[in-house]
Amino acid sequence: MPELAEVEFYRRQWDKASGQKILSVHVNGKARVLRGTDVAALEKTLRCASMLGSEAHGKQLMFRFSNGGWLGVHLGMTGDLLVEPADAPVLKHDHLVLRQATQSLVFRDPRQFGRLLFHKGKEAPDWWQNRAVEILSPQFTLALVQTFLSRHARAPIKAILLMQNGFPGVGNWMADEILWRSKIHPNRPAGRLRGDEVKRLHAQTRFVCRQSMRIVGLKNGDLPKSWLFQHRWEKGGKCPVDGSALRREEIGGRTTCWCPSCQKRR
DNA sequence: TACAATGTTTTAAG
DNA sequence: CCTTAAAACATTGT
Repeated sequence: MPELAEVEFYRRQWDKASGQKILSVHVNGKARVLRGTDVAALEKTLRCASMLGSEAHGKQLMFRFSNGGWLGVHLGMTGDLLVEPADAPVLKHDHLVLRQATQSLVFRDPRQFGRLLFHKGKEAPDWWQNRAVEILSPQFTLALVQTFLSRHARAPIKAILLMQNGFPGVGNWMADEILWRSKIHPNRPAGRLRGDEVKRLHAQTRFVCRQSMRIVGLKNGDLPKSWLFQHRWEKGGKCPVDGSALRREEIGGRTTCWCPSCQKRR
């Protein structure tokens, strides 16, 4: 599920627990999502700690706890952060459950492409430093995008939009939405885009992020029918702009949807 | 059945 | 060392 806006929505779910104490921790240390993390330290530090707050950066989430606990969460393809009743049973794919007086915070991920990281200390851990420029920050400039595209000049633009160090938070559907709005064919080499096309790409990247954060990120609302998102998986889906039959093909390793008349191959 | 799924990470090749 | 492409990862649903 989770791209930029959904990640923010999930952050808010768990952030409801901000300021509340954790009474006990249930963690499945053998779960793949915990590979490479110090599960014992996680368990020991979070028990009886309070959540201080949280942040999202692209698809990365970070929850801060008293006692110097830093919990990193990546939702992968099927990850989910839920607030369940205090006595909710631990289900098959619940890899971490934080019990509180009135609720349980659950990290669930059937496919386990997600990941949990843990760090204890006063300073932010490596994985929460030196992060990419966020798309909605003022530093995400046209020049920054141009530089990034020229560094990956031969790869298809669709693949470039999926790179988290250039476009943090953008995933498969957002990349398609951005290209469709920019009227750029997903298979165009990034370095061959004209100046006006890069300009549109930059503007539409920000537009898609801003709007989806407003609509999906705040209350998990539905995007308008005028978005490609609402048609990309429909059988016989049509372009919301001109009614052309949408095309689907694997580009940059992911199924890609585009409008062949709005997004020309040149 | 076989394939595909809102994502990284690893491996290999150029 | 850098870029790019493909396979791998694990589970579920169509």
